Amino acid sequence: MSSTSTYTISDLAKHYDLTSRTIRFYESEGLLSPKRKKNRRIYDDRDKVRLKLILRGKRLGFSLAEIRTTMELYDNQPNEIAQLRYVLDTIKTHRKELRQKQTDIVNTLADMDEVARKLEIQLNTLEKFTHPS
Amino acid sequence: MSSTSTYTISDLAKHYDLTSRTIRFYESEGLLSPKRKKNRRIYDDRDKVRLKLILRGKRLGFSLAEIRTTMELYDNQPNEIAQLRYVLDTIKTHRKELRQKQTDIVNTLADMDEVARKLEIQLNTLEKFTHPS
DNA sequence: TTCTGGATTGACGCTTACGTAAACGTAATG
DNA sequence: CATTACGTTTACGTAAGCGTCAATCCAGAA
Repeated sequence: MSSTSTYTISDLAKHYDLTSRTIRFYESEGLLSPKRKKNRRIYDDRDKVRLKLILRGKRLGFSLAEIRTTMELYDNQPNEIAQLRYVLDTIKTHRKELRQKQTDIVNTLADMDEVARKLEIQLNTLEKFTHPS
Repeated sequence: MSSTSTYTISDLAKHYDLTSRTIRFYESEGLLSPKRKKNRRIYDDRDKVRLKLILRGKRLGFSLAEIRTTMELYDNQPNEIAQLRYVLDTIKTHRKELRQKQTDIVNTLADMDEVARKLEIQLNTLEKFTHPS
């Protein structure tokens, strides 16, 4: 059987280095909906995964609103042809965005390599002057 | 000779699909500093490249403050050993962040592929029912 | 020269993504 | 059982990133 762990809000906050406030805020924005046990939030592994996905989305620069609609879209596997087509089309768009980011990253890394190369040359010459053999 | 074009603010705004307000805001945040010709902003190719870099940074989810300090860092090639080391170390950190984003993207794309695969199967079966041969 | 179209500088407004403090309830621990 | 530690809601505050006037200015076309 799959070990179904549960977590308090501060458990998750520590694990992902967030504040409880942040996690509550994500809930208020409709990104999480943990169970309650007498008014206290109880998170399960599914909630934890969702939180992980939220943070991944944030690292990639997406807004909470975008992340929310995307998760909703992927959650509710629809049963109408039109809806299915729509979701598939949205995925296509998202893929394009991500590929754009990929090339952005590659280009940025290339730029950084160039700068670093120049700096290292400069550093080497300066070190030779400072520590003459 | 390198053809040194100049641009008005609305030229750049159109070219990058921004508003003039946005470009002025970037300047007020210290990200741009175009020449003036009797109070009017005149952008050259170097300004244009900077704007391009700003937008690339934004697409990758960096804040204007981060973008600004990074550009400043890479602009002023320092001449002190300590400064050189510091910049090189900062570049190292940035590289890590970018690599994190790369794996984030790869993982997201993989998740999307999985969802898309399921949706396409569902779509095919539905289409068979709707358009029976 | 008189329009008309941009451009400029404030200045206020708005949304997003939380921080922070108050006021209170509940769980855990010695 | 008292204290402390953690959780809850409510609400106001704040920084970032522009949008949107308003008032003014300046340049080129008619």
